[in-house]
Amino acid sequence: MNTLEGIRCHSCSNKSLCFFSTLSEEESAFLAHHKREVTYKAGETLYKQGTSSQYLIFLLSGMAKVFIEGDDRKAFILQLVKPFAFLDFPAIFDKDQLYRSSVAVVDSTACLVDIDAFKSIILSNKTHLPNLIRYFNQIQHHYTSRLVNVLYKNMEARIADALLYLVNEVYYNRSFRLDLSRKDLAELAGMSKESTSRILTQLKDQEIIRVKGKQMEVLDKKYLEQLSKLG
Amino acid sequence: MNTLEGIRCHSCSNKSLCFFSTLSEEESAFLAHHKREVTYKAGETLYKQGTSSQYLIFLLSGMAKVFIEGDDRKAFILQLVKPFAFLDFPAIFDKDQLYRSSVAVVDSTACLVDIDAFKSIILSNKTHLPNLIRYFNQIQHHYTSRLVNVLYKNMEARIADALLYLVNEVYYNRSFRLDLSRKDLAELAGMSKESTSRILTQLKDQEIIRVKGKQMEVLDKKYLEQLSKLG
DNA sequence: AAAAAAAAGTGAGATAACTCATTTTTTTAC
DNA sequence: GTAAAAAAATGAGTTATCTCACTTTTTTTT
Repeated sequence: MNTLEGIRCHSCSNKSLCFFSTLSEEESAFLAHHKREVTYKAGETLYKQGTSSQYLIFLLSGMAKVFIEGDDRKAFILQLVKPFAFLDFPAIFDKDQLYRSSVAVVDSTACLVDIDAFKSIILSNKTHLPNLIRYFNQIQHHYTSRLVNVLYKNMEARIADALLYLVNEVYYNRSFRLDLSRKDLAELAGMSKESTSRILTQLKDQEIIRVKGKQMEVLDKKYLEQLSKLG
Repeated sequence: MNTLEGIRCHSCSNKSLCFFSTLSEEESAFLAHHKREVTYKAGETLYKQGTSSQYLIFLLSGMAKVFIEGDDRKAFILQLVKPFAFLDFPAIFDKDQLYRSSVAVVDSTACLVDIDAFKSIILSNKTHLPNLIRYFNQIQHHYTSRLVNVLYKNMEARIADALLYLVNEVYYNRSFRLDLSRKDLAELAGMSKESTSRILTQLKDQEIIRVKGKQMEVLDKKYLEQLSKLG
């Protein structure tokens, strides 16, 4: 969901910066002078809600969570970002403000792109515009489905959705080593960590999922999809 | 929140189409050939979630609600749109899909702009891009605050937020005739209509608001702001 | 203007999810 | 490899909000 189809570039895995598939030679060269590569340890903050940033962060390795912080330590995870994609955009034409926080879930590396350089490229080359607007639309759609999730679905359905999200859009596999803590998983499902535990054991007892610490496997994906719909 | 600062044009009230303040003479003339004006009665659907639309709807008079429909008649109002602003955008570079529904709250008139015409303008003139991106950022921010609202706030705070939204961003006045039904107000606050009624009478008894049918007045705005923060 | 229909308000009981306390398991540190 | 610390799981009791049934008020229709 959070990958920018067409905006990513496969050579990014080779660490040469290149985030628009439509990026020209000159643009690549231009950006090369306005980027720097940075490493983050698990738990480190990339963006902090309420501040601003002069960089766009393009993830090269690892994983980051994008979340909103409420008062008293409450948080809600909006999305998990994996390479090769941009992290949650600062409001680039509105003082570069950040309305959401981002933290590395595992050790990660990222490419920091100067916002002014980015602006000059999207303003000078219209071929990037469709991808950009498509990205904003996807995010908007994702956020509204997250809203429906917490508003109308019960705990079972919310956990089902969280698991399906991990399988379909994060690990691309029914079996995965969860990099998130149970608290993170709870914040992804929008509920308490205790309730998350309870639902997980319940699903385990029903043999819908197999859980062994961080290692997880979805045995009955159809059932989870049912849960998601009915709840 | 949902007005497009700089994208609206005061002559719109004169029914000449003009949605970018930066729109050139030629662009205006071009758009004039790709728009039509339509009237909607209260309750009529402008956009239907799950379909697509080849038009952007620019509101000229009246008011519309943008909402997500859950199953069994449940709904959640994301925003109220007033003139002169665009209604919730279809995914213009993604098959023009609609992920949210819109319905006229009162009798309204709108200008329907052909998406292809709109596209050709934003692709040919880069001066519109900042406004467009600013708009998407505002919406994103609005949606995340709506999320925080329903996730972390209690009923009092949610009603307080709804009332403050009406005062600050819809009617621009502490005293207003509410065009929404109590059910709509409930869907704006993300709770049941019964609970909405109860909180309203409670606030009335505390003399925080004055309610007489559709007519409402916020007497103690500070208190509502307190409620919003603490809840 | 009266009757009918719809919307709004109220009360009581039900329930989903949370919180707090405790135990068990896993991870980290020495 | 053992001890300490942190994370996860479990249980019991609490609570915020919803649902359903009923009453009152407002709006619409004739």
